[in-house]
Amino acid sequence: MYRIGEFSKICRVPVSALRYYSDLGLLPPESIDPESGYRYYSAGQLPRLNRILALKDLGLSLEEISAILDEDLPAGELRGMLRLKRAEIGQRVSEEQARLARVENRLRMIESEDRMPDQEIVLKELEDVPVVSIREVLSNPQDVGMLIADGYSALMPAGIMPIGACFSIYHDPEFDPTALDVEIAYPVAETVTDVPDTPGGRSFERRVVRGGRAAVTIHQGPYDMIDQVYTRIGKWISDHELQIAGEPQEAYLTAPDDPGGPVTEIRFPVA
Amino acid sequence: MYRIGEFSKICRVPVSALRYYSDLGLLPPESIDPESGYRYYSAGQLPRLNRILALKDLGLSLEEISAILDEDLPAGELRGMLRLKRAEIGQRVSEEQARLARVENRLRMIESEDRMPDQEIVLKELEDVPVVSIREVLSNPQDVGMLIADGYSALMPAGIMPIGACFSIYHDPEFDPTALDVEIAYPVAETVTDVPDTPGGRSFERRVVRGGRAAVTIHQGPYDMIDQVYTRIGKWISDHELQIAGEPQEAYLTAPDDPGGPVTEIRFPVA
DNA sequence: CTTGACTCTCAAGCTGCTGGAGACTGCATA
DNA sequence: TATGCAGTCTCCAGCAGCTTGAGAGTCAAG
Repeated sequence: MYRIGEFSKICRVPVSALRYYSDLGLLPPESIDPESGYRYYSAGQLPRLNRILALKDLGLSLEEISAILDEDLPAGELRGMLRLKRAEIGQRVSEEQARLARVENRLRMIESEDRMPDQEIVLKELEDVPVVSIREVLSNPQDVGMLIADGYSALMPAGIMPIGACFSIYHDPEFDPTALDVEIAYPVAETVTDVPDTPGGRSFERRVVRGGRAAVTIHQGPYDMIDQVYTRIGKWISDHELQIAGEPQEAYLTAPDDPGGPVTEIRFPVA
Repeated sequence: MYRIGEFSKICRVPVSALRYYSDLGLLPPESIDPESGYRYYSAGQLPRLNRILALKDLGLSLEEISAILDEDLPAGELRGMLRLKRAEIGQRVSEEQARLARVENRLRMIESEDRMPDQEIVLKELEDVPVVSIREVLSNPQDVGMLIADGYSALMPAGIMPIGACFSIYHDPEFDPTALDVEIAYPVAETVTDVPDTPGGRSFERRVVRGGRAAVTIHQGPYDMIDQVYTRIGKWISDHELQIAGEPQEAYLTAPDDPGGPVTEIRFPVA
């Protein structure tokens, strides 16, 4: 019979861990002196301990290990557990590989530019958004602002309050400033159905903008620099081995008179 | 100015996380109503939040991110940090890949045998062990027990108390039962220097057995089945794409009269 | 009998949140 | 004006697998 310290040396498992396993009932000592409370272990417990370590190495939790060792699980259930683990670990591997790629990317950027970028691009999961929207082909990109205002001035008097920032969707595969096919979308409650026409005579469509994975970034400042953002985001997407999977959106997050200047979120659905 | 819930919707970060970042000082709200305690955020804070998310995606801790964002770290230090991260993640990737391989291995084993093995083999890190040892070529493997006893009966009267279980080292590249080159090692304190000869006239050597990574397993039961353990451990090592990197050791963990029967630990240095 | 190494039992800490309890606040409706 | 009710606030606990530390008791040797 060994005291916990000697046993710890033999099995090369820290004393604190042995005590923890003992508390969990995962590896109870062979005997405990009722007077001193000293734990006594025997060499015969080493196989069990090794089984614990091996299963832990497979990524199983101590609780799962407990179940396996003490409840004498049927082989089928064990197989199921391991298959689950396999999937889980496979997932983690690819996540970590992606993370590694991101870090290396960032390192290259730092080496070449000697600093971090000002705007960051991040992957986010977008939800489906019920909206009312107007779509039009504009001959002048500057008219987008007017179109937005038009929409608001039709919705407000009709008692329809957008429940989130309005955003535009650019339907052109290529950006064409002389014929800009743009849709302005106002998020609304699902209950909204009847929508008036705009003062300009345009009619709203009621639809749901589908969500999903998107590369997202924030542009802060004057609007005319925004094409640089598109360039950067395009590069980012190809760098990360993703593909554009939908039309880009721009969400206008500030009121027109915001003292901090305009803030725009650019979203690129990807897959 | 947005309340926390609206801001949370915009940036798609849970309210609880925003509150946490606020408490850490990582993303303090633009203002806090002193009466109600309500946090108010502005769209201008989104770039900072995105930076936080992007850095978190690289695997940096919130504390590190804090330092990067607020202390305006020089690019050099940043590079260092990222290189460290890269190494760390690379390590994790290969660990997880190894784990995946282990799980798949185990799954194959279960499919073919329909149960878990009785003895587990685990990788452990051995420490350097100062020992006194005797080495001899035996014509009969059975004589190992005698050799061990011989050693003890020379050490004890000399006042030298081994501080751990004695173990044997098998120096044969191939197991040859008619000429077994075996060394019996008794772990001793570093202060021990002078060692007597054995009753049989053999002389001890004072040396340090080098540690390192080893595949380790426990054999419980009669000694004559031990060759199976060697077979299994050899297969395990090649299965795990490791290589034998030293002579195998056997540690005798029970006293000869232990009621639980003998327990032996078999160790194979690997790399 | 003392010393020093070991052991015991609690409790807290790590990381990045999440979830819940109990109390307020703010806006909209009856 | 009262009343909801959704949103917000501040704690506090929990996760997983230990590790660390405090304060107290135990064991073997000198």
